[in-house]
Order: sequence, then structure tokens, then C-alpha cells
Amino acid sequence: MTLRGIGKTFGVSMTPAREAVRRLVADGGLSLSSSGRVSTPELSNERIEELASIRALIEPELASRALPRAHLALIDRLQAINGAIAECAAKHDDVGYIRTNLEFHRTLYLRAQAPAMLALTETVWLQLGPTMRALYAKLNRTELPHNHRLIVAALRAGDEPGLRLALRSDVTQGLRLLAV
Amino acid sequence: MTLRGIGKTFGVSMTPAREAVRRLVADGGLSLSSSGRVSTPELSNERIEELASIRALIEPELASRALPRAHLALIDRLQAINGAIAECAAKHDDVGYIRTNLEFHRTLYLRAQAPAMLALTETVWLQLGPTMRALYAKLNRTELPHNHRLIVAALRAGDEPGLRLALRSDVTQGLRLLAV
DNA sequence: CCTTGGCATTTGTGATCACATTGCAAAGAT
DNA sequence: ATCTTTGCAATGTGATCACAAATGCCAAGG
Repeated sequence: MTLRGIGKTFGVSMTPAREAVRRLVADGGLSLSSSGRVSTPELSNERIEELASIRALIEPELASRALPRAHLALIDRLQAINGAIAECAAKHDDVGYIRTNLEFHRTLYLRAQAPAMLALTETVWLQLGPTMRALYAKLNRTELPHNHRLIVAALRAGDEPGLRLALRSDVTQGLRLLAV
Repeated sequence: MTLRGIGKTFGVSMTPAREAVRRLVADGGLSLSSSGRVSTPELSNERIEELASIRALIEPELASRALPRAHLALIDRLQAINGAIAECAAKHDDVGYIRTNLEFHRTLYLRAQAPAMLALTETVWLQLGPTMRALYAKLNRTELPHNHRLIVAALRAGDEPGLRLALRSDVTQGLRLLAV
């Protein structure tokens, strides 16, 4: 991946390509080695465990803040997204699965009215991007929506501790499988 | 603040100045309005409360992870930094106070061996920068080191719940005064 | 005196250029 | 045959240029 190549790919010059790459590096999605060559960051088990811990800290808090504001229309939308996730799983569409899965979380967290927390969470997602790709390639995809159903059920019941627990499970369960 | 002015200030051209500004914007330290003009971000009470909540979530976790690795030399260094903080408070050196205060936290968190968490925390500190500046200008500075002494004491005693509590108090206490 | 319209200056963005450094590869020596 | 060295191509960085848009100012009219 060269700056000139990226620029030519998107029909722009070097300058915007450099901007984008530097921003990705600043957010942790890419790591630049010495002499500025960019590379996908190394995915050590410690790093994965750490990022999963961050998700387990912040995302239940976001869900808890979204709970009082979650009305029925939102819950229905979440259930619809769950259906789309199952559809992607059936079609073995990995990237669609990951994208829709994150859309489920983002849709819920948007209701939390906590933009800084959401931005931090998305930063963590960005850093986990290659990891998720590797994870869901070797994962049995029929089990994950179970946690999502628990989340929706807790939202309907207004069960705040259950919601936090379901989030924590959903976040850590998948990533724990990768840290072997 | 113009890009050309920043560049001339540091003796470089527009390009590196633009890089730096865009990076600060990406990290939340500055906010660019429409048409790319940079400005210090608005500090609403909700935003301050949200950032304080993030600190209250992550920093006790970092301290808890640092606790098993905190040997005596580290604790002595923390106590020395505490002395420097008191010195800055006596000299009414606001910026030195804030800088040394953050150095106290960073020194502790470095032992947690959690670079991603530390990076996220520093991002939050960056976003709180102007707020801290406004806070410690109107604050009685003789009370804050009390929490730091609690932190050091909990480290010496190996008291993990006490450490978490002291961190949470230290983080939220100051910022709560500003959200009036 | 206030408001509004237009104009000039300024500013950010994107492109292109020049240069130093790195990486690769080919050729020669052991 | 393999290792080393040397040279070239390619890449990132910083500077400068061209352009479009926005901001501020000044004047003219109400």
C-alpha cells in the first residue's frame, strides 16, 4: 500500500491519501513502522484481551444509558437488524455479518446520548477490525445472535442488570475464543 | 489560528501544520466547524459529565491492573510527584499543576501494561484540557492531593477496592465542581 | 445611524514538485 | 552457490502553487 497507489485508486492526489492514512494511524487502525511504511498492526493476545476489556467496560455503560430512552420503535429496529445478521450468517457473508453486528450495537448506543463514549467505542472497534475478520472466519455463526436476543429481551423488560450482563457476554464471548 | 500562521510559528510549511491540526481534531482536542475553521470545542455540562464518567470507568481499571506490579520504587516516585504537585499549588502554577497531576496518573498507569487503555485515557485528558484549565483556576488547590495520598496508601496496602474508590473520587470530585 | 450589498483579502483544500531515505535487486567476489 | 556490495527505483515528507469558498470591510442607500 503506497500513498500514490491509494491516491490513484480513489482518484485523488497524494495529499488526501496521506491525510486519511495518518488519521487511521492516529486512531490505531493502522500502525506505521519506522520510515512511515504503514502496516496492519500486530494482534497479540494481550492486545485483544485489553481491547475486549475496554469494550466490556464501556459498552454496558452505553447500553445502560440508552435503556431509559429505548422506546418500542428502537427495539423493533434492533430486532430487524438481528434478522439481517442471521441472513448474513446464512449467506456466509463475513464482512456483512461484522458490519451488521456493529450496526446493531451502534443503533443501541446512539440512544445513549453519549457521543464521546460512542466515539471511543468506535475507535476500539476500528482497532479490532482485522481481529474480528479473523475471528468470524473461524467461528460458528449460529450462536452469536443469542446474546443479541438477550439484549433485546432485557431492553423490553427494562432489566438494567440483565442488559449489562448480556452486553458483557456478547462483547467478551466472541473475542475470548480468539485468545487461545 | 490559521494554518499558515501555525506553520510560520514553528518554522514549517502549511502541510505539517495541517497534519498536526487534523490529528488534534481526530483526537477530539480541537473541533473544526464548517469550512474547516478550527476552534476550541464547546464544553457543555453534559460533555464534561460524560468525559468524567469515562475517566471513572477506565482509570480505576488501569490502577487495578497496575496494583500487582507496583513495587516500592514506583510508589516512592508517585509520592515525589505528589510533592511536586503541592509545590505547583503553592506557587499558583496552574499549568504546572495540571501537567504534574496528569504525570502522577500516567506514571501509575504505565505499570498497568495496557497501552490501548492508556491511549484512550490520554485522549480523554486531551479533550478535557480546556476544561481542566478552567477548573483549576477557580479551585481550592489544597484539597486535591488528599485523594492522591489515598491512592498511594491503597497501593502500599495492596487494597484493591480502596484503590478503585480513591481513583474514582479523584477523577470525579474535581470535575463535579465544574458541572454546576 | 443602521442595514445591506459587493468586493477584496484571507484561508483551507488539493495537486504537483523536489529531495532524502529506504528497500530491492542485480552483479561480483569468495 | 551464497553472501556482500552497489546502484537504481520507489516511497514518504515537506514546500509551493492554483483555486474555490468564506470572512471581513467599506461604501452606499434607507
